[in-house]
Amino acid sequence: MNIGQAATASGVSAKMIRYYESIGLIEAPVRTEAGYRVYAGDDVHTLRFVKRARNLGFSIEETRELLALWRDKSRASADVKAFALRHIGELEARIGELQAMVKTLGHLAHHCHGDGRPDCPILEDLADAPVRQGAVRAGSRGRVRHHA
Amino acid sequence: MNIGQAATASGVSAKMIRYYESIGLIEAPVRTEAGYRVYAGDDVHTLRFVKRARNLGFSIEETRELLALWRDKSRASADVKAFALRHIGELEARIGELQAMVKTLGHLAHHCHGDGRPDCPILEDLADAPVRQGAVRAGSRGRVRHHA
DNA sequence: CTTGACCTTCCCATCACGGGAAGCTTTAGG
DNA sequence: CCTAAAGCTTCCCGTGATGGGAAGGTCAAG
Repeated sequence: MNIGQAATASGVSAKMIRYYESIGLIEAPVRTEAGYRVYAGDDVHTLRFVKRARNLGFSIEETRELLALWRDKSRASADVKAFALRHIGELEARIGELQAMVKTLGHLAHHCHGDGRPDCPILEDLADAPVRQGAVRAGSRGRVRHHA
Repeated sequence: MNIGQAATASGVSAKMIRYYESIGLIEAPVRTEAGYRVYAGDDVHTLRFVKRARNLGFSIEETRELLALWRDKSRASADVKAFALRHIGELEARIGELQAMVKTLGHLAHHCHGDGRPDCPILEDLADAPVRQGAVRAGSRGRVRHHA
């Protein structure tokens, strides 16, 4: 199985498979004499695992830990659960930040006439509101993309 | 007013002020003979506007548009409102994606014993669940960071 | 006159990819 | 058998919005 087939079978692009190999997330497969990567069913299985972890918002590093837990047949399920719950907490924190933005912006939009006149509390607020001190804009970890 | 004072007064780091200038988001200020940037009160005002727009999850490019709307005294408030509502829609879409992750992961975690035994439906599902086709992982636009 | 705080530009790293070039290999068709 | 296309290889660049830091100039206080 060449990289193209593995990509189709796993849903991970060939580009990403090579990338995951380069950062040591997945193992380097055997090669043909010509240098082509050759994948087995197990490799596709691993790639699907990675893809699903990414879809759940786990970063590459977190996915690496999940893979280690997966391969460690003797780990306690409590460890995995704690990991998952911590991640849920992070996701919820980001949701909270986004909801705060929606709330503020919704508030402003609500007070905007939305007609042909130029007065607009949205821009006025952006221009004049006090600078909030510890304003939070969340990290990139576990972030989410379109067109997966 | 040097860049350091402008940074303190606006809450935008000196590094970012130079960056915003380099991409044409803000205008290049006058310089002293020695090459130091000199800012006026209006510049700080603009920087605060930018910071607040960013805090509300607007990307740099969206912030550029907001600045143009702000400076255009004759624009209709309806234009601004539509812009804000569209952005709210995008934020809500991202919230929805994150909530879907939380839901799935919460489901899995709920079914995990979380004890000393190794069986764990979380990892089992990651390993065996079917590959979802159009899985969505959201874009980087308007993303949010920690430690603002 | 020195020290240290501030400023300047420039380059590098992040994170998780995608695009594309240049060049080799394999496969299918005539 | 030869050719064209598809597929593979590596390598480099760009993304968005920052932070870090080096190397060097400037300014104000002691």
